[in-house]
Amino acid sequence: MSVAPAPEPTTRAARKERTRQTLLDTALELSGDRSFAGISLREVTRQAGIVPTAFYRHFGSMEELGVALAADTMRVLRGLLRDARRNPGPANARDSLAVLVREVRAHERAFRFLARERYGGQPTVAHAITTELRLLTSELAVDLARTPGLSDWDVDDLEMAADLLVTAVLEVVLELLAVDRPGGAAEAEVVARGEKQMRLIMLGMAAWKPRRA
Amino acid sequence: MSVAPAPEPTTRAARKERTRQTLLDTALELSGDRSFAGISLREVTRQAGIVPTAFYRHFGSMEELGVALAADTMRVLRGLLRDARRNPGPANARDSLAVLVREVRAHERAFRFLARERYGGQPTVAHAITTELRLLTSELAVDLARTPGLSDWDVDDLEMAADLLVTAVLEVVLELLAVDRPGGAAEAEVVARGEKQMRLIMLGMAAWKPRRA
DNA sequence: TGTACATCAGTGAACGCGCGTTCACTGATGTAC
DNA sequence: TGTACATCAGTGAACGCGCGTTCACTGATGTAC
Repeated sequence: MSVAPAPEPTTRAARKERTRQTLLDTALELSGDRSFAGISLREVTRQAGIVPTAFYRHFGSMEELGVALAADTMRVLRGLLRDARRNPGPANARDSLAVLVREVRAHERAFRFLARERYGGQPTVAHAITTELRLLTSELAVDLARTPGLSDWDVDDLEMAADLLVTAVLEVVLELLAVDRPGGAAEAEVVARGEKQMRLIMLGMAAWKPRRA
Repeated sequence: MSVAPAPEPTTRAARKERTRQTLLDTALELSGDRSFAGISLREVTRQAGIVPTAFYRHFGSMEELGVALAADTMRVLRGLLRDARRNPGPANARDSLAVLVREVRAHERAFRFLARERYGGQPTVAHAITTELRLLTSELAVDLARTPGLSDWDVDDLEMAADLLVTAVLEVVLELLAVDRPGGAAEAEVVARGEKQMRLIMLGMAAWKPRRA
């Protein structure tokens, strides 16, 4: 009974913002099966329920919408990382991967967009994503520096290890997106392999000699 | 004087094959700045110097050409791996990465195509690439099984380690492609980091306990 | 070797379609007095 | 509060363009005799 009916925004500005969000959501949804470059302006507006010409009230071009979408989805990713850092962190590979799977499933469209456009997208979009990922790696390196066993590592080695971890985790994410049936056997296999890879990297880090001989 | 002038093929079949190759080459070249989905049939034929309708003498659709291109570029990749396997193998991370850099530079367009279409491409193309990569990982796992220290690993663990190695190497390749000036400082940095990552993974493998406790 | 016919890679005109973008417009919302 | 005017998100017709695909064709190459 008390399921709130979509509250109709009252002011003109609020309605405009709602339409803008609808355009972004629609574009993200349509990116599910194709690359962003394969989506037409008319298609987005059709799906969003406005006339093609009204598009220009919100974005100057599809490319502009693409950049906005990259920024939006990266904000999601950064939010996840911030949460992971705030909480004590499971420290256990199995638990952190379980968290990862949940987050990937909750933001599947966003992750899919990032995977697609990271290499295949328009240069501006791809560049935005690459820059954000580099930042993410640096932040992980800072976290690693605080870890007890790694206090005497130099900065380059910390970056190197962080980069490898991010690469490996990203690969797991991409494989999760390729799994047909979430929660099925294929997913469990991907997670199990990812878990082992994390452990293998940790073992390597434990054996690493921080300073050259 | 003796620079061989392009030898005009004599038979009809040979000329047809040459045109087919021109279409593939042209499509690969045009994929340099855009995703494959962004290339039109008319554009390819225009650049290749034939009339649009003649395209259908060689491929049923652009998608069919895309799949053929994926197979072609993967053949290149498999060739590299086969060579690497035939030769004794440097066993040394630094030397194998030097080889990798040389090969990536020699087949830059092919690697770029694979990177773009692996996630961003038409499902058929992306699927072909994924399948080939999985095959490549399996072959590496077989090679690893023959390595002295790893003889008592079980199959799953070998696959897991091979997968991690392939992922890490692929990441280095992608970063090499993103480097603006080949041979410059940025490239050296990417290679140095990749080299360390290889060593880290090897250390992890050396410390790995093949059978559960 | 010469001739008559078959094959088929490439041609060129034509089509209908969805595209991005322009333009003048409408009518509800917002603002000034 | 009421009125007169300004703003502006969204409308709808129209445009020129490149697209994929069809079709009947041409003329060099290939083949059978």
